[in-house]
Amino acid sequence: MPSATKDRILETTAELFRRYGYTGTGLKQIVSEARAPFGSLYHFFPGGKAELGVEVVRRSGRLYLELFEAIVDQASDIETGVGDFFAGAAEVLRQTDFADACPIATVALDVASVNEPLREATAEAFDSWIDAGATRLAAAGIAHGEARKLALTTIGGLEGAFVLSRALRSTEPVEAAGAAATAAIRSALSGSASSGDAFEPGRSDASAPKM
Amino acid sequence: MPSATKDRILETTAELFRRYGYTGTGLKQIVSEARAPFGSLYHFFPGGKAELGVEVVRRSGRLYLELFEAIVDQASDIETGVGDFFAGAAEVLRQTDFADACPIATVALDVASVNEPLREATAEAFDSWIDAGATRLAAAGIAHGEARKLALTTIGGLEGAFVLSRALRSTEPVEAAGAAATAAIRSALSGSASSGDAFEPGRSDASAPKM
DNA sequence: GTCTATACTTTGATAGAC
DNA sequence: GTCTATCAAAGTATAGAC
Repeated sequence: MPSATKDRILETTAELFRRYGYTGTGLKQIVSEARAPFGSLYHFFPGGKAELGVEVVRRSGRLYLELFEAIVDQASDIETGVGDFFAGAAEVLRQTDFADACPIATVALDVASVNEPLREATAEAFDSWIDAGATRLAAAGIAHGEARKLALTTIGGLEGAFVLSRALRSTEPVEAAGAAATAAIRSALSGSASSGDAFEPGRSDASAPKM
Repeated sequence: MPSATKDRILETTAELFRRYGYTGTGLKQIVSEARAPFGSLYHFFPGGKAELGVEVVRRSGRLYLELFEAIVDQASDIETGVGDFFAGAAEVLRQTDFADACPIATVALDVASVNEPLREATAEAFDSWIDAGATRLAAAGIAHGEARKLALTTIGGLEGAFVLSRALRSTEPVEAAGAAATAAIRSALSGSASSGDAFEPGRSDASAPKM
């Protein structure tokens, strides 16, 4: 049985990381906002802030991966799925008044050179996203090497757009990145043999691998 | 006459921001590494850390803008200039063992929701880069709206690639982003009227605007 | 296992001698 | 303008009652 207190700590820590980053988030702030006693934090995370941070990064990595897969699998094809994902990101930015970014990116950027376990956790999260994206792009008919590059630039484009959008307080960067990503995917799909479309007209969302 | 102490403080602060971000960099760490007395910091920056941070962001914004312009103006055309810029970024990452990212991005990501003057400084820096890029792309013959979108996605792609490259400890994301950016520029140039190349064969680097 | 109180360190910032 | 000493607050972490 999962502890409610532990879950609350993980969840609010993830939220705080999105806004203030790893170093900008204090443990007192976490237990206060999670309405958890201070001792519980060290009970569930004996390794202190670093261990909590690693678990939050892993959890967020898993969550956003599932969100990406859910959105893409629900869309008619990978191109519109990616477009939907970017549109959703822009909507979240608007709703949070540009406060919430990606918790993995904030951690990666201000702690990667100083805490190796945390850096590895962010690398594993990003790797899982890159693999998932590349797998789906390859399944849509794009050559493996090209599919990986496309996944890399799409995810990198989203993360960079988050940085710009937060600074500029505008969704324009995220929207431009989404348009660029879908255009690149479309171009790669038209360049490759369009076997999938021609052979199986009605199977657009049944071909995605489950994880 | 510019103060050597003040310059040393600004320079080392910029370096520390690249590695540890704004919140991760301490004032004592700054004066220690800059070999400056603690009192001098508050002498030159009465507003404390926030004022120092704003000046560092402005300074870095100016410096990288000049670097971008120098590289692009030295290249035969905008596409190879952008490619050279990304290649240089990858080289710096390799040389610093993936420790140094963009000081503007680190500040933007962990302080944008908490310190409005600093957020504005990062926005102005990014805006200056976007304008410079869009201006040059438009000068190469790309329509203004498209030129701005291209500049946005190119800069966003670079910033996001920095995040991924730092986390993964690999230059692959930066290289992929560079390839994607140059490909997008090439595509936009071939789509537009190629007036420049046809009319004036020998003026490839004299046409760039000076700032 | 839950929770409080506290220890210890570091932070940003200030005062004042030189 | 330079430098040291020191402040109050916040940081992470621990001890121990319940």
